[in-house]
Amino acid sequence: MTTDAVAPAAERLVEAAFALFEERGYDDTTVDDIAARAGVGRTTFFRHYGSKEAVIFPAHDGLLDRIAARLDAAATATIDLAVVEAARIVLRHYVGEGDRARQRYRLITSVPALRDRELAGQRQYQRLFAGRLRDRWDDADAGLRAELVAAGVVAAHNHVLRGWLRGDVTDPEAALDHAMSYVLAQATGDVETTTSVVVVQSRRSAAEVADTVRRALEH
Amino acid sequence: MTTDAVAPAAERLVEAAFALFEERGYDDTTVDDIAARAGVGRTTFFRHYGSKEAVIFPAHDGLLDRIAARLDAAATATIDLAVVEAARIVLRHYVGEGDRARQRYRLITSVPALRDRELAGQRQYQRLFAGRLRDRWDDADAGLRAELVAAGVVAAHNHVLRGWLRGDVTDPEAALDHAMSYVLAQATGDVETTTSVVVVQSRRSAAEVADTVRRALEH
DNA sequence: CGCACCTAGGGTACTGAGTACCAGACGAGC
DNA sequence: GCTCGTCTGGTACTCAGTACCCTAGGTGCG
Repeated sequence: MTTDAVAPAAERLVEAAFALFEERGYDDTTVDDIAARAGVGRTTFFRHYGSKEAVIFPAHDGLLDRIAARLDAAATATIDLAVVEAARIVLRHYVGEGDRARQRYRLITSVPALRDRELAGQRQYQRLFAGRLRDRWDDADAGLRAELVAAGVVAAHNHVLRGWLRGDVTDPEAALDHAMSYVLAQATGDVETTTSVVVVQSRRSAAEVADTVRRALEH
Repeated sequence: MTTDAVAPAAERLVEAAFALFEERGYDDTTVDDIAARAGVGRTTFFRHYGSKEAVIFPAHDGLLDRIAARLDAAATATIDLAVVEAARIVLRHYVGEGDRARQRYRLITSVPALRDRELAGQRQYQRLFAGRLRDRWDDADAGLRAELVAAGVVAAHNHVLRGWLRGDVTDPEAALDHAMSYVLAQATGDVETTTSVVVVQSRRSAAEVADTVRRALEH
């Protein structure tokens, strides 16, 4: 009924919020200010975003749904890889946001309330990861291992994302692969690993055997 | 000047808060209610605790200081073990609280605002761990590895603490040792490990070689 | 002794986030 | 035309958190 000429109210509120937070600072901006600049009423703000903090964050619900679907589609044996792919979905989302993500990062690093809020959002992903991993594993320490891997995946993702946001990382997906290699090594459970020495008898010389093994390992 | 007969105001406020939160629920308890039951003014509440949430949490500052001291005292080579010991300090603190810790756990699991607050507290420990680990390490991935280990230590600690709070774990320190073994395995960097196949020539039969190797491995 | 200073508490008034409730505008469908 | 659902605006309220000023007690010092 009002001027929908430019963009829907929800988007205009986000634009207004980012602009005002950057101009005047988070604490010196009221929800009234945001609503006024967006050309809507205060009520409309709270209808779209549950709190003043929420307006600068992406809609986690959609991402969480996509990730849950990805995890459910994974085979039990590759659930750890699926979790990594889920983290990649999140990373791609942030990278796809571009400047908006960088703007949010600047705000988060300077406003404690927003930092707390971001953490609360991340916990949802971590919980989802841990839950699905625990469901697929069935050893005695499944719960513990699931939580460790979930924490690792989130930490690795954050490390890479922060690097990209700061401009230190130019290829975030490659950096994610590298970071996740540490986490996956833990996930595959090298902890209780046993090493066996296999002895076989052959007429070939040591050099011949070494060559054969090397070729076999190299395919 | 007022009735200091029983306990100092700060403690009375904590008692009042826990009691009221349990009786009426967190949302249906106002700061005025808490102050009134503690027999102090509202101003006094905010003088001691920065927010309504803060009143049920332990003073992290003291713990963080002790932990920082413990970490600074550690040798570079054993910094990862020192982080584990730091986590043990925190665990002991909570276990030492006894029922109070269980009361808090009940509140945290049911009140989102308190959950967020707890997470914000944990981040401080995780940041401290990651920072000290990063300082002591100097390889290319030091920052990443430090964050992964810090996240793992916190996750392991939380897993054990939750188990104890729920009554599933009776010996939390032993459980911590066990959980930390997973984290430390990652910290010691098994990641870039290479496996070599050693081929040697011998006149002995496969059975003899296997026996010899087995005896050597068993000392 | 008197004075300055510090600490712990109390009271009042204000801002602003978040909630509840009601009312109007619009489009779709019957 | 009428109704239903959806989006919106406005008003009034609660309550957390802040700012400011006040009082009572204890302590050190000249």
